[in-house]
Amino acid sequence: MGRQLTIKEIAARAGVSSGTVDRVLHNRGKVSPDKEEKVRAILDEIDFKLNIHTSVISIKKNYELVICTPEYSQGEYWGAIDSGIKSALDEFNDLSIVSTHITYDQFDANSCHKAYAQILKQNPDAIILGPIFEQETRSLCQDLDNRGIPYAFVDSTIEGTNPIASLMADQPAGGRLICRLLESFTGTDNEILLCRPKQAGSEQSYNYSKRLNGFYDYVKETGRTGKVKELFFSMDDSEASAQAVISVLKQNPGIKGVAILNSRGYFIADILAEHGLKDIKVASFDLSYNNVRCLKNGSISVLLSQRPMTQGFISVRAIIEQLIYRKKEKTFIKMPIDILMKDNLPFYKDLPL
Amino acid sequence: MGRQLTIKEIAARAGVSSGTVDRVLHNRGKVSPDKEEKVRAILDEIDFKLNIHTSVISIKKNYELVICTPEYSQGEYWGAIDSGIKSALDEFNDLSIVSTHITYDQFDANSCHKAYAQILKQNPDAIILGPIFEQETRSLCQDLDNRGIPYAFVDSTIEGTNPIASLMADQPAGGRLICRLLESFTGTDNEILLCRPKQAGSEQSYNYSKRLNGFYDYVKETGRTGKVKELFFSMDDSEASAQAVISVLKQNPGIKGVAILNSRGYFIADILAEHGLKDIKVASFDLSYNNVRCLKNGSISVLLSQRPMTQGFISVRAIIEQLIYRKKEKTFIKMPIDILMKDNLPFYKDLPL
DNA sequence: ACAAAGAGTGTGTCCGTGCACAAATATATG
DNA sequence: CATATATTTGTGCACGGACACACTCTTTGT
Repeated sequence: MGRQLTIKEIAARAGVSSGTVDRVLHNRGKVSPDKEEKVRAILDEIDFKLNIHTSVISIKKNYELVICTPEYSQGEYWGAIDSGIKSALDEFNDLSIVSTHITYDQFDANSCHKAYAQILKQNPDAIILGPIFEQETRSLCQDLDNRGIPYAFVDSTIEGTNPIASLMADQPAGGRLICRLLESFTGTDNEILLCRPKQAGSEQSYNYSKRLNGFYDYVKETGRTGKVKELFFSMDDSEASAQAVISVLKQNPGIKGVAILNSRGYFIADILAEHGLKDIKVASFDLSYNNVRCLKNGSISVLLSQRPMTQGFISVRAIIEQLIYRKKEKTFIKMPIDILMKDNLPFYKDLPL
Repeated sequence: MGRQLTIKEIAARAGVSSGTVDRVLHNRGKVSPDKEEKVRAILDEIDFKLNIHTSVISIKKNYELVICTPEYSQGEYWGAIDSGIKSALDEFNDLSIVSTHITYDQFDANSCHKAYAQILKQNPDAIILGPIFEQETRSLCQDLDNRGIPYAFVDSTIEGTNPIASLMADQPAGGRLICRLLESFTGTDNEILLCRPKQAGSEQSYNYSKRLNGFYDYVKETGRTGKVKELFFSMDDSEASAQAVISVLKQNPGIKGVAILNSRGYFIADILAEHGLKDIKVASFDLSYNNVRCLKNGSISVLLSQRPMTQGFISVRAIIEQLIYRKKEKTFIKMPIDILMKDNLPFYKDLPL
């Protein structure tokens, strides 16, 4: 290993003062080309890294961080992301980062538009985005790029943008996996029912459609003999949905498994439980409060989770590394997709670390 | 939030000097009872935490850390734990911690004894233990307790010791889970074959026996109709083992699933693959190189993993928190048991964070 | 009674970086 | 050429905690 050179030592080697090295390091300008080159040469040669700890204690600036995600209730997906963010901010609390949380309605593009306008007005030092609307987000990112404000994505990423970090699960893989699981549970010959939510936003969501692709890719590739039947349901009218589900199942006794490719599995599971259909396996996404309840009582067999808390945590860390430690590498991580069943559920606190 | 108070501010409030606060914080003694109480009162009131960064800068001591685990080859369980440890040490490299790795033969109590003697001789500041032998470890821990040297367990914990941290998976839950998975895959009526290794150490290992308990607990509780058949195999004689496995399966065509409760699933999976028994589901533990190969080629259906890398990482962090930041809380974490299938495998880098 | 030892307390320096400000040098202007 | 104005460069203090050391006040031993 060997100790790192300090800024002063580098300054000595380059025949300049520590202030000049500092200016080069932080691109503050006001350095003559020849001296800058000398310093850069040494920096490259020794692969200099700032001492994180000393940097932190001497930084005077207050950083403003804006987090912008869809609205959420307690115990839901976005809430978990948020608590990961909070926990990271807590860990880095010596840094005097002020964070603001702006939320928007994930079913209303206009509310997203407003939220983004608010961000631009606030002009923060960095932003964590949970994006739903492609157009709006792309446009926002354009502005941010122009202003040189770094931003990170959680949950999903919008193409044609330049985030400094992106934390998301591979959604097609999730779709494939849920199909593989249900098939494993029910046998390759039996039918699977795919319950698709009618609600406006969910179906158009980028994540949902990717999962759907993955699901059907798996079906195609494996050439499974059992068919996949689709049923659209609306959460607004539980009565009608319940009737629809039950009638499909009665008419198709070959259906042994049900997939719900978003976090609404509990809605279907409750219907099945109410009608005593215990042998039908239900698989869905996310450890929301209701889904967990159903997994515990057995009405859901398996849940897939994409480590929302870890996503939040890492996004903050990436921002800080970029902002404070001037790290250049970007953080693009495909989160693991965790498979949750009754027995391993209790241990998934989704540790931020 | 609001900023943390500094030591000097606390000193001012308590009407003492910063030195006195420092002595209280680090239990260095030489503080009169009345002043100590005053300081402690304030500390409790404001939930004081040391500023990590400043601490790191000003600490002069060199810490010696010993890691003691069973020997391992590349790409195996203990290797993953070790790389988690390395990655944590890397992250805290400003702390000048010198680490030594001592290994022992997990099938030879005497080699473990020697390793432990070596530890005591080296008299380090902290130890991370991957324990296999109960007696030896308990005795070591006794000595360490007497000397006041903190130690942390990874992989499993020995009863009757006082570690400052313990990172392990809930083994019974793992046993239950593997049984539930196989049952889900093969149906509750079909038989399951439990392949048990004959090798001396494995069977006695604490983890193994706990998994076995969990496995049979699940069988009992669910009252599954399909039987569980046991077969002992030896890795030393592949020919004989292969013959034994195949003959059992021929004689019991009702067997649709095979469980191996340690990391040797690939051994059985390879035998099945060689004999074209593709429809039998194999489930095992750990993301060792060979198991991953089998999961990819389909000869293993599912693997359970206990985040070895994370275990290693957190153990170091816990030690550092104890040693440097004088944190008092102990870190007892039951690691999540990850379920790995072909589709989610690629994303399990087992990020240390 | 006086020295020595010990307990309790405060002071000051160091760590490496950030940043404001002073100093030095270069360039422009009349 | 002198002076004003940029531009570049150097200097010094602050950040917050660790720890060595010095200082004061008691206690103990002779």
